[in-house]
Amino acid sequence: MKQDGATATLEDVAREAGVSIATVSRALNAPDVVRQATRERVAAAVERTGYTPNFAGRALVLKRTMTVGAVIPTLDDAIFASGVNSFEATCRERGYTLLLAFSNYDAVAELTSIRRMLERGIDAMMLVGTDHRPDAVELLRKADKPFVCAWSYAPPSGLPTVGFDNRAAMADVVAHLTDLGHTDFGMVAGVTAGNDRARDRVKGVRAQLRRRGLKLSPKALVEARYNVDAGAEAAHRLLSADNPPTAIVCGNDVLAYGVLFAASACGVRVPKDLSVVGFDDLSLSARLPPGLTTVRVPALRMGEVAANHLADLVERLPGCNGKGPAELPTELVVRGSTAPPPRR
Amino acid sequence: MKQDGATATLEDVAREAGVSIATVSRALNAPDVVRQATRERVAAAVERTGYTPNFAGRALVLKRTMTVGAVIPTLDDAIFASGVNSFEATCRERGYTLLLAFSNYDAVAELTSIRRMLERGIDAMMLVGTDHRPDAVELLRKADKPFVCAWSYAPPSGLPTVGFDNRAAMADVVAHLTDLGHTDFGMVAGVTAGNDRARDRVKGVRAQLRRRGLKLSPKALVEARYNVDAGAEAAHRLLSADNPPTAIVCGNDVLAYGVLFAASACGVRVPKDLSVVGFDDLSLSARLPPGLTTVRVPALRMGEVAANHLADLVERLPGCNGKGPAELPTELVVRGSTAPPPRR
DNA sequence: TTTAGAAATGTAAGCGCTTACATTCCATTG
DNA sequence: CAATGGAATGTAAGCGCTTACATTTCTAAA
Repeated sequence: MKQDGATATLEDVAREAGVSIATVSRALNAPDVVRQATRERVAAAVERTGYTPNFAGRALVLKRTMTVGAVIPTLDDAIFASGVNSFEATCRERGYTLLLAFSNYDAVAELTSIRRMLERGIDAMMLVGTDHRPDAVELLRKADKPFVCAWSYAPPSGLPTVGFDNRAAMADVVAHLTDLGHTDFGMVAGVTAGNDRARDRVKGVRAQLRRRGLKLSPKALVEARYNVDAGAEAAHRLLSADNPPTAIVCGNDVLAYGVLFAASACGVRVPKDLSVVGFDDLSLSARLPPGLTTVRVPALRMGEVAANHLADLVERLPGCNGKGPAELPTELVVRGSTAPPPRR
Repeated sequence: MKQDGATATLEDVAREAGVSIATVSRALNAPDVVRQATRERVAAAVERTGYTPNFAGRALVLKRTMTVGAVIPTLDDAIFASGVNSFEATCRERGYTLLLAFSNYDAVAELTSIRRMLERGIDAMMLVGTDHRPDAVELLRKADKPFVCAWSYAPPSGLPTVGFDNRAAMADVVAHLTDLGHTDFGMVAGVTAGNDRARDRVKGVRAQLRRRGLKLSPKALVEARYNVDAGAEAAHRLLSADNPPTAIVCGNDVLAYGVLFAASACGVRVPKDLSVVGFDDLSLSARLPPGLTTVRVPALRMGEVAANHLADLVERLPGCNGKGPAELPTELVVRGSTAPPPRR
């Protein structure tokens, strides 16, 4: 038994078991090369001393820490929360521990956190989206640490992305609305600066409208921070225009909630007078009357895929190197908030 | 300049600057003891080599890693998300990096994560609530790592808690409702097993009712997992009883949303026929018609306080030892979902 | 100029661990 | 029973860093 505070080391266990520290190390990490009897003695000694491996010591020689880093914009957005939840779960399953930091959509803060995590010796790292400072990516590459950019699928970026095609998903949304007969569109987008996903969603809307011979007039596009109030305010702006849209496409569900509330506050009925579409399919969206039509996003699956991919890379599992970006499917979920436009 | 992969070490910098590694170390960690000229030469060498400190090496001798751990139930609950957000922000400010894991309300999973983090050499740790395996607490104590239990203020537990008084907050809720004239109460509580906060909220309701000569009948208390659907289902159960309550108190806002939706689905008008109260004051609660009366919880502040407290402890700042548990105030926010009961 | 003392720097040990290589043990086989 | 070779174990170096202590350098008073 070791005295207070001071945790037992390999040496303590070795003494206790009457073997060398090398044998203890082997008994613990490569049990098959030590004789059964010795293994048992070591196990007993570990038990008695309350030995716990010290990862700093191990990391120093192995150059592996069994930790992976993730820096995400914020947890205020529920969709990141669920992605991180499953990312951590998968990391844990594979023996890795998660180092987490938030950037608040600030690329410099992100860079700082990446640097810090690299100093801490992370084995791999997950980022969100493709908008990063070039030096951040360079840092990761120089340190030779595997990384993935989640929440986007964007091979042209040259980055290893794991996610979904935001443009295509938005194109689906617009197609759904034009099929219903809508021609006057409004969009409440997230802040696009430094956010490729928000930008891609706008692009997706624009592209699909163009395909149908329509367009988004400059005034019909409002950017809003990702919260209910901003969504509501943006909606008020759109709805008080001379030619208010009959359909409003939103950058995410939370913005759509704001639009829904604003509409009801203005006496605009959804979906009768106005169709509203969100993005993410948060759990509330199905329940919130009249049920929000939205894009379901595989956040859980994505966290899982990202974590497994990174672990494979770290462990140099065969066949994981060729595996570049991975695309995950989205799904348009049609609910009560979309309907044909009112006839005029 | 160092070759690929291999990151520069103190020795590389030392050679480059023409000094000993001890001097480099000092120039970096205790600049005031090295001569200005040397300091500059070292700085230049650091720049040229792209040196980055290796925390494993440092941790080995310092026994400090500048990382703190947190294990929380889940991120699906928005209130944890915002607490973690601010906890991380404060940790980062003070130079610490966050190691995060989820327990999914499973005390054994929590224990495993704590052990893992201890192996990784965390300097301190944040837990949620006071329900923990005794061996988890013992582990932390033996390792002599400071820790706090957030989201609860419970000195009797003997644990260092940082949070609010869940019972008192719920008593306020009930007082508000009895003042309005309610006598028939229902409660949709969170799952109480292994969750002291959920239990305390029930206790708070019971205690205050007792004070007013009322009680919660066994059937009027329904436990539900923390999600909208479970809340809605529980509400259906309560509302279809022989004597439906005129007021339903919920374990958190998400459950309250479920109750609100269920009520509207049953044609029960809120607040005319039924008063509903939540807990947490999520951002949506103010906007969701008719506006949810709820308890505002200082999640951001709590994360901040917890992080600062831990950092103080780790750095042995004077006066931080006596500072035991910290209580943070809650506030009852009255909105449109509560009103006097219908006269019968 | 000499020299004492302070300031700056260097030397070397050691934090806990893994692992290449050396040594010892043991079960076979001739 | 000795020789032999593989299996088990031990020895020791070294991962990158901090720091006590030794040494050198500088400053300034005698």
